[in-house]
Amino acid sequence: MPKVGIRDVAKLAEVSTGTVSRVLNDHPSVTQELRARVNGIINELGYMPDPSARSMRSKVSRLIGIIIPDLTNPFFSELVQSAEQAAANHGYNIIVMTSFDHAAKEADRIRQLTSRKVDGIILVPSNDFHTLKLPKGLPIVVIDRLMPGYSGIAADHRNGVRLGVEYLLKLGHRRIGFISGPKHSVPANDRFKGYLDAMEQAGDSVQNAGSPLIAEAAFDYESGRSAGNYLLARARNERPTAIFASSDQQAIGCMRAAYDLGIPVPAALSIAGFDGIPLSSMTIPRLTTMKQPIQKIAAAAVAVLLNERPAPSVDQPILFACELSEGETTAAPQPDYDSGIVARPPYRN
Amino acid sequence: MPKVGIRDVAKLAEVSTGTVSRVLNDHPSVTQELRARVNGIINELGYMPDPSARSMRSKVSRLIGIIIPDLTNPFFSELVQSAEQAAANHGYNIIVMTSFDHAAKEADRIRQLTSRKVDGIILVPSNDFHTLKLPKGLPIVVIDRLMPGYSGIAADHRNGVRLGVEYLLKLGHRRIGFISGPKHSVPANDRFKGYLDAMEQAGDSVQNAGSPLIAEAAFDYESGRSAGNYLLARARNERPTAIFASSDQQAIGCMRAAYDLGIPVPAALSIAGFDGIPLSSMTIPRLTTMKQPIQKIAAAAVAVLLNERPAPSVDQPILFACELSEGETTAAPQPDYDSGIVARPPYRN
DNA sequence: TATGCGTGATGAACCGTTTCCTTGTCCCAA
DNA sequence: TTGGGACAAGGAAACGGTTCATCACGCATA
Repeated sequence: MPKVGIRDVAKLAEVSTGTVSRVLNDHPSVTQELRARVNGIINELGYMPDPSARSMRSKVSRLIGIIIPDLTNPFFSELVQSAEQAAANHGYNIIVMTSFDHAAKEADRIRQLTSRKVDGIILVPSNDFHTLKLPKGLPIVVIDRLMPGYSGIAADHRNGVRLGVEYLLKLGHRRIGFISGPKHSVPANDRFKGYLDAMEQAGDSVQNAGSPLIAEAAFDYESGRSAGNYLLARARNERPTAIFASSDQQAIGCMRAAYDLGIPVPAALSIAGFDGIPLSSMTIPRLTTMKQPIQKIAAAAVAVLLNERPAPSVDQPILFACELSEGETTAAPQPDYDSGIVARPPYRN
Repeated sequence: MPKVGIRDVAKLAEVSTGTVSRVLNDHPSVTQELRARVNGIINELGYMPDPSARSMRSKVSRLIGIIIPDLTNPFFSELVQSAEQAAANHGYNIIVMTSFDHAAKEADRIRQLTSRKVDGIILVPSNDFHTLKLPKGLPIVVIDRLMPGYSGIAADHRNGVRLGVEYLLKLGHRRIGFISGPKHSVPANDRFKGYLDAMEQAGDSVQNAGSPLIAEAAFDYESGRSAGNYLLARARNERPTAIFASSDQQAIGCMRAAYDLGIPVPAALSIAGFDGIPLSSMTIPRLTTMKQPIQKIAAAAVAVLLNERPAPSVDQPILFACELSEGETTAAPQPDYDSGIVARPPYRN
């Protein structure tokens, strides 16, 4: 059973291969009837054009590369899944690669994708400081961790955190602690700025509520836990009544720290996170968090690469708003929570 | 700056394109010195062969397709990441696709990958009952959810669960409940058999320990929770003292159910899961679980597709042993836990 | 009637490799 | 000395599409 090629189709349809090709590519200059006939034959034969041959001549591979630091991070795996979806809707496929937050590996991945002749690259850059070296003509869009000098798409971290902190303020909190991300990370800084925005705007009552309650930490669970320990290990009247963490994993680590210290959540401490990973709705109690619009980001990235949407200019990234997901870890501060007993939080919904 | 092609290399090295090609493909019939010279030129020019052209002629794409039901499932995302690693080590790249546990989508993905001329497919079949329709000549290896009739690779679920349940038995438990997976799922059945194996082998003392404590559920968190509620909603002397869940997510849901019922873990109830997802080590307390050897599975799958390892025969899959990861959710049963008070579990490590 | 033009289709060139067939060389055995 | 075999390298065909230059045709215009 020899492979069926474009020539077979052409022969059966009694047209030239060129015509079949134009049918395949929706080229306008082919009459409706002819198009129908050719398509009929194509289905009948079950013909599928060979992508290698196509791309060799046309320089279009219908392949998009995506490079992320770590696929086991739920944020990124959801990102990849969304991108795959969006790409599939356009007849494109996705090649995934992980950089493990290693600049050298990342550069290597980019090289591989380049030689694969992908039509574009979606990149979540590694946290190592570095610049991207890539051949011009290869569209690249930087996601989530924006880099100065490259057109990017991300959630509006700054505004998102601001909204989250404002939510805590609205609940009545004044001493609001903040667990920031690693200093050198761009989104970490943006989130921190969002915290400052909210706190500064809230004015005197807050500014005087105590010395800055800020802890720097990596984005992971364990770091969040020790940051939480740090913030909470002080006298009750100096201790924050709420903590906003820069990631859900940090927030969950912080919850653990609170439990270990016997501080009930949310009775004596409100905790909110950032990201909206699936895990955040599985904790006990459910975490309040700012959800990132992952699907929107992924879809926009694909749209940009496919020229369905203008690429964002280098100095003005596309930002999508975050959305507050109210869980059970936040509540109004209880001024009378001073009974001295270390009560356990109720484990009900 | 025109693209550098094989001809440019050939010209500069003063050899024929054929020779360059043979250098590229490690063909033996080219002298050391010539090989060195050509490689020199290749590096100098930064030449990278065009994969489309290569694959068109040679029928080898150095691409592997992987189809999984859902990338946000941490088990699968780790699987994909491991596969990507293994493939990268061999100069191969991975195209990911998600089937959303939908047989029709899955078939479509397979068709896409086929037309992409991937060199092989790694498939976690959807749970819909179905048979695979695929062109012969395309190597496919079924992972995790084995299907009769296809050569597969998986963890030894049955034995793994048996070991896990034996661990609970060894701790002294007799009334051991089991949350099974969906009935129609092959691995779910294997796991259930493992439970039966252990219980039957344990003999009289266990068989008489009460009526079967078995709940069927989907693999997810919410299902585990309601299954847990079902198993635990009975008089204390009929209630299981330990529960083995078929997935970590179920186990975590079950933990939630126990908390809601005021049953301390592990003081009054031991819980163990299956899979070893990262989340399992983040729960409070940390979950005891049977860890699946995901990397081994992924690496073996890639090795099979690349002919570095013989494909498993259709009726004898390759199985890898699971490994017990002792967490804090399991302990010896406390016969004196009958104080009547509903104590909260200590939240310490 | 002759000319020009737009349209739909043709056929061949072309994309950048791999691979097959051929040729030239060298060495060894007859 | 020469025929033959092994081996290295060259040259061109082949892979399966896309695209470009071209052409035939019908119709409006001069």
